[in-house]
Amino acid sequence: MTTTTNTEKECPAQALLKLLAGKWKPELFKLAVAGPMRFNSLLRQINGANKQSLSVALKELETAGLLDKITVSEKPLHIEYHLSEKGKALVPIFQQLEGMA
Amino acid sequence: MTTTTNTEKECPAQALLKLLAGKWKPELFKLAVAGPMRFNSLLRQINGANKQSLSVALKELETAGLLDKITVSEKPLHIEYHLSEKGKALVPIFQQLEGMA
DNA sequence: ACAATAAGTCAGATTTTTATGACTACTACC
DNA sequence: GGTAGTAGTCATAAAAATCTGACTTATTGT
Repeated sequence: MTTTTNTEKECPAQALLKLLAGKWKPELFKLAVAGPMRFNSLLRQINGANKQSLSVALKELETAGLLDKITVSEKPLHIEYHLSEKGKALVPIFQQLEGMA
Repeated sequence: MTTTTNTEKECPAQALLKLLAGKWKPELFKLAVAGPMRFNSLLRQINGANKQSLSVALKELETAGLLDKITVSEKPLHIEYHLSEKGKALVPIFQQLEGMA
């Protein structure tokens, strides 16, 4: 079938948009741009955020390859979330959106 | 008062992202880029869409200034939704997102 | 040993979004 | 007058996203 590509074609941007628009996501993204993040710190600094949602949001961003979850084996032994290369590639898009809003 | 890096201010991109990520929004946007749209046509061509959601989506996109709602007084007397200038400015951003997904 | 910090998970409650079906109002056609 | 098309609204229902508070596991501090 050449013409019938598919009946349920979805915008490629759809999934990405949905991922980025979720609660706390832009916030997390912005903070990630500024530097590595840690779970309990985020919980304290993001006013109104709750564990569950942050946990889910971080996991989704990680799964999407925008954040890297890194276990730092040094002294306090903790976990850091870093912006990945793919995540960095998204920065200019965010900037354009901001400039537009 | 300890380092209360209060993040009360929201990302400017947040609202715009949320607006664009809603159900049927990317779909509507894509169709709007292709040409003027009409309500009942959309209902028929967008598989699975329902009046209410389409109505709300169109209204939100219009309120955000991305679509213009135009009453065509000519013969069949109908309403058309056109991509506005602001909406057109968003096209390259969508393209970048698509290229990234 | 006991308490605190870090990074979560889990079940259930609440809120927000999206979907359904019935109904309205206006125009046009036969 | 009856039927169909266009463009919706409204109340309600179902589904999805988000929040709450209790609980967990492992590490570190006193």
